[in-house]
Amino acid sequence: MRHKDHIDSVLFSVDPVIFSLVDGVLCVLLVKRTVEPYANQWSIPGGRVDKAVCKNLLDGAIIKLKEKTGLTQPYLEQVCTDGGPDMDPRGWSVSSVYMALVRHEDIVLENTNAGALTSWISVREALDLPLAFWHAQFIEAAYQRLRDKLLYTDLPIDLMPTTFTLATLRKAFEAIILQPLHRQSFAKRMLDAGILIDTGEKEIAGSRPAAKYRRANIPKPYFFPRALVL
Amino acid sequence: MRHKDHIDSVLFSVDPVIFSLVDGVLCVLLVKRTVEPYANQWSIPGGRVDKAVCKNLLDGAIIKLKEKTGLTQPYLEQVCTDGGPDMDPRGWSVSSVYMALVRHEDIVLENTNAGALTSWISVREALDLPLAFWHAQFIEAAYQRLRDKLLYTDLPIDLMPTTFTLATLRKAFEAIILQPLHRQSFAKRMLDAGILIDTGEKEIAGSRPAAKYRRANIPKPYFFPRALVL
DNA sequence: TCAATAGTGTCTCTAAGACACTATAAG
DNA sequence: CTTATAGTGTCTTAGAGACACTATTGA
Repeated sequence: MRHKDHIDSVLFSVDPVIFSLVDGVLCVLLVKRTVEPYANQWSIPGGRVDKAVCKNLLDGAIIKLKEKTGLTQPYLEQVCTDGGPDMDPRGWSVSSVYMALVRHEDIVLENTNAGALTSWISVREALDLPLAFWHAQFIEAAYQRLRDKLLYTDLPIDLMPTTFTLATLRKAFEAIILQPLHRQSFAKRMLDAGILIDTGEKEIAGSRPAAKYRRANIPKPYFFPRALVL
Repeated sequence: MRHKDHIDSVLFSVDPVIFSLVDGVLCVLLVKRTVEPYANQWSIPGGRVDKAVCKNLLDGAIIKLKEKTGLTQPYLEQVCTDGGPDMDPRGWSVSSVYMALVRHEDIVLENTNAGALTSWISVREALDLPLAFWHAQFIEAAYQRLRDKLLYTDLPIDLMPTTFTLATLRKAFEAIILQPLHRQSFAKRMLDAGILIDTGEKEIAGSRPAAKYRRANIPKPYFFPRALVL
């Protein structure tokens, strides 16, 4: 019996757009599909939720992320939900899109589901690829959300190791908005906000050593009183 | 055949939380359910989308709103999506929550679906009622979204008639955040932003006549450069 | 020494917040 | 006149943006 025989039900999936910085470039984790529909095309590593296990959608997204990356505590936020008769040839479908911020160094891609080719692909390239389902618009929506929140939150800290310098943090911001930020103003904004704690460690990189910070133990994300003006 | 026999499909609905100001109080439109489950309990006027008609979820929300209120161009924004095995006794369900801002004067409640009792209920009261499904948390989420965006956008203008005074606009803001705003600062914020156009009309209310404004023809919503600090 | 990057001090600017004051109506 | 509400002018403040300057390392 096909799904469309059910007047009230739809095919449902959860699609986490997983962002990370790879060599200073903002990337998303994509999987090459092995089965129809869209076999051999890149897609967001999402899919059906295990209805026996999930009590709500956040559960589903957390479990999905654990399956695909092994991570248990990443930053995770719902971005949007969309669907319709044309999203999946198998029938009327709905998908909830989440955005996750992770460190790719914490992930061993071999842990992922059997044999599927999983790869970090820059957002720029990803949006040029032919992607499965409505995944291109989902990645665009998640990227847009990330860029927007960048202007008034400290979200990119979730792409950093536990300790980091102001320079690397700034480069993370710049990798997302794709434009340079004023070095001193950026540092003042971060330090004045009181969200960073100086660990006392220094990072030596061929010139004056830079202080290494960790994020203060405050709720995520931190909201700055004013947005950056670009 | 029951829905749960379908391993991949879920029951899906769209639930628009419809806000309006009634006598200066922020209210939501609720419907008393006539059928099980949750018969005789108040609920958001949502439900299943017509899969034959909707090409995507926004379509579904627009159609739903048209059915229930007759309105075709209200402010409409997706708030969140949630679901699980316990949301609806009929099976694993997912619901997408939208927020709509309307003028209750533009709606004739008799237009609504046959015989169902439809009523404007203040947000405060609504959240105290026993509501169907997860509608209490959905209304809370939509209200939270509205309060948040109030601080840095001009969203409440969508609750106003086409022309309005600064005093009535300020009262709309105050009805949402439930605290007074500084009269002169509020006026300066609005006028400096250049989003209001003086129509030349005056509203006489027993003292000095107040100028009546309409919203400039700019994209909705307008984002103020800084948030209100409460 | 110099080059490179880190960090500090200070100025400007914008817009929010607060307050004093004037303006225009009804009674 | 008084009272009530509308509207204007000005000061303060916080924080972003920009720039000059000093500090600390390696080569």
